[in-house]
Amino acid sequence: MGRAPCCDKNNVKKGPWSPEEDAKLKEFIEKHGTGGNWIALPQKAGLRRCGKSCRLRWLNYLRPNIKHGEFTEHEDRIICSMFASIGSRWSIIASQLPGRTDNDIKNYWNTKLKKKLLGSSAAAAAAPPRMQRHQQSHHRSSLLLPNSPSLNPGGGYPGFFSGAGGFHPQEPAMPLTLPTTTQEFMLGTHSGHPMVSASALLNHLHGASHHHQLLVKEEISSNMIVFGSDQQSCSSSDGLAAPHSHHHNGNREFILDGYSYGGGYGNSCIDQVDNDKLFQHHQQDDQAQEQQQQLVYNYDEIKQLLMNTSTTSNNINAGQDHGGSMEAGLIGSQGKVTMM
DNA sequence: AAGCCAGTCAACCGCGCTTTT
DNA sequence: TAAAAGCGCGGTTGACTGGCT
Repeated sequence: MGRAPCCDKNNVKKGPWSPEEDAKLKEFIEKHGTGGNWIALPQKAGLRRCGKSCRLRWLNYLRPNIKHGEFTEHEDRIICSMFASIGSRWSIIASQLPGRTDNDIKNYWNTKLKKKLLGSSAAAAAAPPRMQRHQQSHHRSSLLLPNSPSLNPGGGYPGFFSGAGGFHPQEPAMPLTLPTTTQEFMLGTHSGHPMVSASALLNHLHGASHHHQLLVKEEISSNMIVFGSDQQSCSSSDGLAAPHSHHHNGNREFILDGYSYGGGYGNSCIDQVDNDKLFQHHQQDDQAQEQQQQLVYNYDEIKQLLMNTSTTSNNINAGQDHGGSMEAGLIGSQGKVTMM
């Protein structure tokens, strides 16, 4: 079945935004909000623009607290390590970089960071793991497990996911059901399975709600980046959530290269109730928390990943078809996971 | 000065998912 | 329950810019 266009293509302006249009949009949203309806917004605001275009302009450029300009070294590292963990899930990555948008990060990665990592000579050969459209649907809704053949096809990313935990490659592919609570999921207390991994958690949280950002606890020693799970905040991709969020986020621990990412960021936008619940859960189960599996990423190995990517992207696709794949798919948002 | 080229980034497109009717 | 509407995402495109010849 075809899909109706979101707006009358003939009656909307395309291309770069003028300062006047920016001002109109900004003023309207600051006065009235989006009204929960981007499609109707341009008409109300007196703009001859597609609703999607307005949304994008607001999220990527006009909304408060947007950070433009150079990425810092530790932002680089966050991007790299998360890319290694979850691939090109830019919105999730953006959620860890306050003030940065997914579009920004995507552009930065494609134009600079990739080359920075690889060196100009190797850059041309490098490409992030990519899938064709029909495969993306699997990718997006999947729990990409660190030791999954999908990410490590035939040892394609050797030693990359060298965490002590996560799914063990030898484990048989089997259906598993997500625990009913995030806590159970995080702590791996459900069904006796090991902690599903940071990337799985990312998928779970992101899939469950865009307002529930991944929980990240990082411990850094030299170049090692450790993803665990601890905390939650909100996606910076959510243009409306960020400016209005001032919740205390003291539970957050996010340390990278000596920089501590505490509750200082203004866009931590966890619902306070959820946050309290979460904190309570942590208190209740410190012991289980200690058992959290962690993934260890070697920064240098990210380069290796990129070097291998161009030769493994085909294998990534192929790997999904193999029996025994450790890739788990998150089915809808019902919390049920089956191994694909 | 003019043309070419590569890099950058804002914006568009189309798809899947979720929500509403 | 199905269809429609809307949202959000990642991939891609194209305009712009600066450097080089």
